[in-house]
Amino acid sequence: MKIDIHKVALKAGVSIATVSRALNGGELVKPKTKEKILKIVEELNYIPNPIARSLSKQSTETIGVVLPDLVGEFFMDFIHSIDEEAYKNNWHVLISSSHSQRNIIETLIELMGSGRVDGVILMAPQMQNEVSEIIQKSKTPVILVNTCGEFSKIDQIKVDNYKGAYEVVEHFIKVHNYKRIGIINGPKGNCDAEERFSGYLSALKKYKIAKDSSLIINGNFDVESGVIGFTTLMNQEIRPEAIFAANDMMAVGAYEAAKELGFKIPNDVAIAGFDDIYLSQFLLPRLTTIHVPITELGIKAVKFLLNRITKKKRNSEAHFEVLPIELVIGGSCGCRYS
Amino acid sequence: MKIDIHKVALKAGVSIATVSRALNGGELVKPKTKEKILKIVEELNYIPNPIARSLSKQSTETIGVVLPDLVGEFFMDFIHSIDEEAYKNNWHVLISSSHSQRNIIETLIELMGSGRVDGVILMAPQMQNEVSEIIQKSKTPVILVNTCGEFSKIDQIKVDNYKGAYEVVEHFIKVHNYKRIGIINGPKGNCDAEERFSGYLSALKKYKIAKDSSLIINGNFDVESGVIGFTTLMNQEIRPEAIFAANDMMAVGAYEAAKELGFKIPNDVAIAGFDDIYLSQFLLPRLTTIHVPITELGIKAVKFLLNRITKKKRNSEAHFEVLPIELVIGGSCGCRYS
DNA sequence: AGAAAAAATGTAAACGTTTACATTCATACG
DNA sequence: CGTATGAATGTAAACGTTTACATTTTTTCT
Repeated sequence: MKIDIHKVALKAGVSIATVSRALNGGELVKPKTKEKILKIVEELNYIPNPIARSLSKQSTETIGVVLPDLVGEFFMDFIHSIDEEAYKNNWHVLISSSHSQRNIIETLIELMGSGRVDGVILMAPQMQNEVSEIIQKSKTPVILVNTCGEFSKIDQIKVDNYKGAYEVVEHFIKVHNYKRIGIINGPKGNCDAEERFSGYLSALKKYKIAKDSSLIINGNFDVESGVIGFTTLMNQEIRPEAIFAANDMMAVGAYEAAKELGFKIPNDVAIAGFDDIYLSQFLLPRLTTIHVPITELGIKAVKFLLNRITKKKRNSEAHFEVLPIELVIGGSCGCRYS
Repeated sequence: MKIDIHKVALKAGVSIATVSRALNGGELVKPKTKEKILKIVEELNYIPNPIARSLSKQSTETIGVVLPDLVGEFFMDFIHSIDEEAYKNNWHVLISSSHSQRNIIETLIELMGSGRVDGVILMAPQMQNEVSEIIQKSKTPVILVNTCGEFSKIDQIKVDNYKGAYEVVEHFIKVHNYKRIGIINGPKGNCDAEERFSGYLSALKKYKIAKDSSLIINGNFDVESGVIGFTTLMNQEIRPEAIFAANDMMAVGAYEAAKELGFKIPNDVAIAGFDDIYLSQFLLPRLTTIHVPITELGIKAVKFLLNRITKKKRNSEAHFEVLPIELVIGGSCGCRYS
């Protein structure tokens, strides 16, 4: 037999209102009564029905996370950290993924309008501009993660792609004195990719190295394009001394291509990546890369979202934050590493 | 202004009951009225409040997925397929992960008792027996994924670990005539690991190869233990001709160790893995491994769970299914591969 | 002790649906 | 044309909470 608040109230000899109060914050309920109620709650193993609660409070205590169609392994860590932080606040996490049946925008719209969540976390490095309008129109708060551009009305948090790329290239130049530095880019239109490319260009400029378009290759963040990018670069007349792969997956591709073609890293060519995925620490030589604070990204996304939702901060100005990254030195850049 | 069913009813000049009926199945509502209502629904952009609906129908139309603490990249695909299948049935997916704050059993219990989901998918290869009792006691249906043992009352679906391992080893023996075949095991107590080990042993036995404990190494499914396992095996007086890593991550570790120690795969030693992770297709040589139908696993888990929940099949006998795997031949076993 | 103030509790109305049952309306039949 | 029948719709009671407001109980003060 399902037990509800009435059963508890009956057994405790009080009204349901008192039971409710005893359980929530316990504002103005006599300590003794409260104690008694809590004991009975324990005894009956009563768990308030969250659905009824949601209906009454007009709040689901659930946040939605939109999953892109294709996601890297890091996304799992992202979700994990989101859920852990939500849990700490007694909130829950509903996921909604885009797939063959619906694209990411449709997913977002459905989720926001569904009434099942009070806020949404959207990681969408390939975000189109139309999305920002959609979000502005909706009353459901959204926090953007790793998106390009800055929107006055929408909370946003991201990783410092620009600085990361800049630091990698600067390291190549300042520490190793490389001049011919190639890059394997991420996909066109991808925000992370574009910012990283921009960091690459800035570093070159800063150190007065002319941009050489034969050293700039398009990739799309997967292993295969790393293979192709590396091969293309190394088949040229004048080879690069170093290659910056805009993410670690492509760097892995570069490693494989190097093996295939008989090049030694870093002696024949130096490599660096971006993301610091799990695997990169095991590559030989250990990959020099940029560590991305993915856990922090998830935690902060939840924090800001909850702030926006609960603190009646609904109209305060948008929060914008760029998380710092960290250069991780391995052996692939030419440094000694043990 | 939030619009609800009353507004729609008012504008359509009917009662809310009729609106509700027009929207759900539309049993016995005059075609003309229905049409009119639907038009107004469209016009006002009315979306029924799912919370109220849940309360009234006593069903959340949401399934819960328990995330283990540490998960491989394949878990992302698993979730994706779950969500896609759920979506096709107009259901939703709530995730709940175990982490530093609570272990997997607590997570499961909380989720089942929470009233936020109508059923739960639990992938727990390291499941303790106590879990099955907990599940039996609860009225929330649960489907176990990749767990060991067979429980008469609980739906279960898994991958054919035994056969996969058997096929790998059989391939080593029959095609390549290897006799000394080592294995790097997964963690103790892990169901996948134990079944794979068991398949390994059976194949040896079938082909009358004596079990040699110096060829059996303990690992724990991560890259590092692959490195260690490989190193240990190859540092022995008499080296193995082939090594079966119980998952691809450890196989990757083996590749790295081979590189470090100067062994060529497959000439000096053959390697095979299990899982067919994204990366394995890019390894050089391509890793010979067992493909696990992770998407199918997710889809079927949802299907059976929904069946159990909705079809009043609540007490029909438990569904038990083992999904077939597929041997993927790469170059690492000694086969030619291009 | 009695009045006023404060604290504790109770009552009942939300929250937005679904659905059993009651009622009205249309149709066909004698 | 009235009536029986079935189809279409309406009414109101769930579903299980929270919470504004009303009421009762306790405390404090003179």
